[in-house]
Amino acid sequence: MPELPPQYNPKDVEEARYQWWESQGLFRAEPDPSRKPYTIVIPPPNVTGILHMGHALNNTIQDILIRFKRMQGFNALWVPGTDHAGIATQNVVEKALAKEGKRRQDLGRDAFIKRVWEWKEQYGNTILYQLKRLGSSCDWRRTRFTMDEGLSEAVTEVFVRLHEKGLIYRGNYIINWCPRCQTALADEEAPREETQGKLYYIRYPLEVPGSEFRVPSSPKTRNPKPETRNYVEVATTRPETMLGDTAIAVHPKDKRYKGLIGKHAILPLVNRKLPIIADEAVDPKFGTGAVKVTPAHDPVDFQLGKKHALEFLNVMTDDGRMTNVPKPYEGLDRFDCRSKLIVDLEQQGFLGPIDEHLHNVGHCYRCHTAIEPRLSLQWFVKMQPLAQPAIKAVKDGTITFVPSRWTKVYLNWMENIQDWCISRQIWWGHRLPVYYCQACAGQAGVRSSEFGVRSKTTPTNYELRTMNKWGVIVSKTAPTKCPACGGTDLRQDEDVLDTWFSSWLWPFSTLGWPKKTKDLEYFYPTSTLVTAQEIIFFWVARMIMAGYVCMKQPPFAKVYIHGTVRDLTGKKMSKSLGNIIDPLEIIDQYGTDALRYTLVTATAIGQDVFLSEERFAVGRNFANKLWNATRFVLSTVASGEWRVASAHSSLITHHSSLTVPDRWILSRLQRTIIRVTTSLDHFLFNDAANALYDFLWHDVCDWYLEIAKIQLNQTSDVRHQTSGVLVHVLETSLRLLHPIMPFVTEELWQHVRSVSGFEFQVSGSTGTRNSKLGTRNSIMVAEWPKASKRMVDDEAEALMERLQAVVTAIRNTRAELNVPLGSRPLVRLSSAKPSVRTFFETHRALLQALAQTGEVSVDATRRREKHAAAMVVDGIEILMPLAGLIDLKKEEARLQQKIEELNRYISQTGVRLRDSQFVTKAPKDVVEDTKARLAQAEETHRKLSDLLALVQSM
RNA sequence: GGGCGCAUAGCUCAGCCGGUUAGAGCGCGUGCCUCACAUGCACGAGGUCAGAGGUUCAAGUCCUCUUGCGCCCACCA
Repeated sequence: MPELPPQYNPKDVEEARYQWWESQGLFRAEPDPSRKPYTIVIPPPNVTGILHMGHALNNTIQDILIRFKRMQGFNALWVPGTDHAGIATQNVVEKALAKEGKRRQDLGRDAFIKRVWEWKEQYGNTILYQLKRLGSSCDWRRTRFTMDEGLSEAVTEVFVRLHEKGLIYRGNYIINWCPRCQTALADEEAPREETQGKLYYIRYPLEVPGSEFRVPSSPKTRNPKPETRNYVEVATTRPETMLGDTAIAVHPKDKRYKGLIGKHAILPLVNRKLPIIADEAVDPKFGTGAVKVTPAHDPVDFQLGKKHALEFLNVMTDDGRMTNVPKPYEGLDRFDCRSKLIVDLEQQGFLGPIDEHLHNVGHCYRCHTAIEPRLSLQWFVKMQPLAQPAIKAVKDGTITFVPSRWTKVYLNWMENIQDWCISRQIWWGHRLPVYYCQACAGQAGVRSSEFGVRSKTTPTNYELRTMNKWGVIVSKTAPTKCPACGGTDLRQDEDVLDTWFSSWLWPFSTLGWPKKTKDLEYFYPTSTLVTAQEIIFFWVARMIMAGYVCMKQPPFAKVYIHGTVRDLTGKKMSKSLGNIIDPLEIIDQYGTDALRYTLVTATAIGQDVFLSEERFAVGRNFANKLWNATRFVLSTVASGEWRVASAHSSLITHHSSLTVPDRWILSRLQRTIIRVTTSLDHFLFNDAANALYDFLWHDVCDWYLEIAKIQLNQTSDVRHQTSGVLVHVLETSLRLLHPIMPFVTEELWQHVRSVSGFEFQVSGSTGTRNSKLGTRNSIMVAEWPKASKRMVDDEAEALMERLQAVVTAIRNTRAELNVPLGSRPLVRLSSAKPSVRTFFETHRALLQALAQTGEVSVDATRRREKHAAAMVVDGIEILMPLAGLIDLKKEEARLQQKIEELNRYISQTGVRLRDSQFVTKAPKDVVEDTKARLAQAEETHRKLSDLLALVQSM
């Protein structure tokens, strides 16, 4: 092995190490009944995805778990893959097409799909390569894609099964429609955003039987007296929907409108008669207490429409233009129509006041366009029956959320679950396995014919049987003729399925389902799901439901929900906000291990992660520190001079012959092993990382390495033992740190191994494992450290604490009195306790070296000696005669000068603070700040005075 | 309108079952290129643990309320 350079350069290590791991087959897992499986399926990133910090955090956590479990001897499998991400991917390809001046319709469906596949082949694996740079130890041979043949088969299978169970239906419902993407969206895909809008008051004249309606007499008066009122005023945020109004509703108990119920109003500009109905759903306190009812364009109105058998009038096209409306508005964009309507209403005296109105409007989660609630014929999954076992599983603890607070969120959603709209009017995705027989009936036929049609009939769910009668065929394979009439003119439904309809099957579809595979049998149910809170509903809940439907078993036992990555101002990191920190740039600059370490320390269990770029330097520095500690340790174990083989066991058997610092660091190591193991068991990743940082940096490097330098100059027995302890502590620590910082630990471990001649244990080293892996030479498969109770040593820890306290006290005095580095002050320790005296007598050399002192004397009682710095630590008196070591006159003068400066400052500031002008006129924080500074100055003054007295007494 | 989370050092955050003197990193001050590391070493300054009440021998930690910030869900047009 070549010598290690004085600085760790991740670039020299990472790529080569990763390739080596992969070439050694270390990421692979195969069913093996002799071992327990530990399985994670990756939350499949979108094929369009590029790695962001959220991915980095998510995958770092998964990799830590996988590496940890693998070292513990589990047969650890991490299944990777990507999601076809219907709308997102289609958008990307459409954008590329747009650059060529084409639309997808110009290509036609088949050519367009071909184009998407080409795009996928070219760019779709980008994110997977990026995951490799994170060090992810996935079994890449098993990479899956939600549009793979096998996974598509799973999708069809589950659609048909659910259909057979009567859980899939087609129906007219109000859905979220994105006029830009021109597709239906599930509720979760249309998050609401607070939007500043306007509330328009519009006056609908009352119908007077037998005569023309009257124009309102006092349109500009806000509250005309009831007796003069000849119209009903309604409020709306979307005036354009008035063209689809088919009623006006009021609360049945609302006295203001009592007389109007059952009468009619006239729709302004259109002159359609609207019945005035009464319904509890109307809130008398909002607006005017009267509401226009547009059953085809609003979810509440839709319910009213069904209940009161109103007309359903669709007045918008797929791309958000007006249709089936009077001429001046026909074909207008919905927002242009809104403007025109306002002008026209105003001119004709129908417009009341306009208020500013803050409300929540749904937006397309892909393109951010305001969604349009719209009546539409779509496919749905009945969710309530599916939810039952999924609710039970979480309630009875079969599946647990970490942190547990998400349980409530999950249950709350599941218990109020709505049916899932699964059809999407896009081209990229799994086409519905639904075929229509043209001969049987046209009713259930082509979607576009549904729109803009005035229908007197209340929409109903097309029940399964009815659908079949109408020639709707649901089939895994394309039928050649209609089972009902034998007709051969069959057309497959144009729609594709929601992206999540394939990803909800991910935990078992990736393992081979619907085929009964060995993988499925062995690795399912998976162990842990690691994901973000945003997709609890989209994905986690649905996977649980799918698990029970398809496998009769939960998909996983534990769900770890990590936080959201935010910037320092608390904003979510997103491209549009421009506050992204690119993980790949961080890797280039600081290294993968630094990225992983910092991400993990930043995330307390399930808490959001606030990041700034500087934090990654901490991780880099830690890797470098470890690198240099290893360089030092290896330099002490000169190759060939001696072998510290089987040091593990010899350290235990010879424990009593070790020095106190040896016993101390070994004891600290045991505690670290315990803490890291339990922390990882409980998803306390930051705790594990911090424990290792503290131990390695502060215990090992700051103290033990310095002590080792002294011990290595002592007898050959001590030298031998010290080397053994150093190698043991380092090698064990590397293994503990490996899941978090895989690259640097592997690199160093290889060096430690080759130089020291250690034969390290490999986990599950009972033969089968080794022959399967064909290797036993990677830290990846080294055994996870086990704590030895015999090495936990309270006595040594207490003694070392005392030694450290004394050393620190001496260093403190040296620093405060500016004792030059070369000066070696005498130290007189005194303690009444014989055991303490014995300890310091035997560790004199350590004290001298660590605190840079001269002679150390240990007495039972304090010596009478002048000119001494004195302090008491832990019952031990420490005297340091400093005469001759520092220039007393110079020091005295320096102190006196500083004290005078402080005197001036204190008196001036004191006067200033007593000045009422200052106190009343200066800003409050300035006054507070001045007070604080004064207090600080006084404190320093006291200290310097004490020092001066000390110096003067010498 | 429901639900959840967070308020601890100048900044970003730890602090698990309530238990001695509340920690870390960054930043700041002082002194050091000491033969593993200046991506470093030593020492130091800096905290009424948001506010109020309660439980307890004991509260940063548990309970209640208040204030401020953030997030999720929800059909007030």
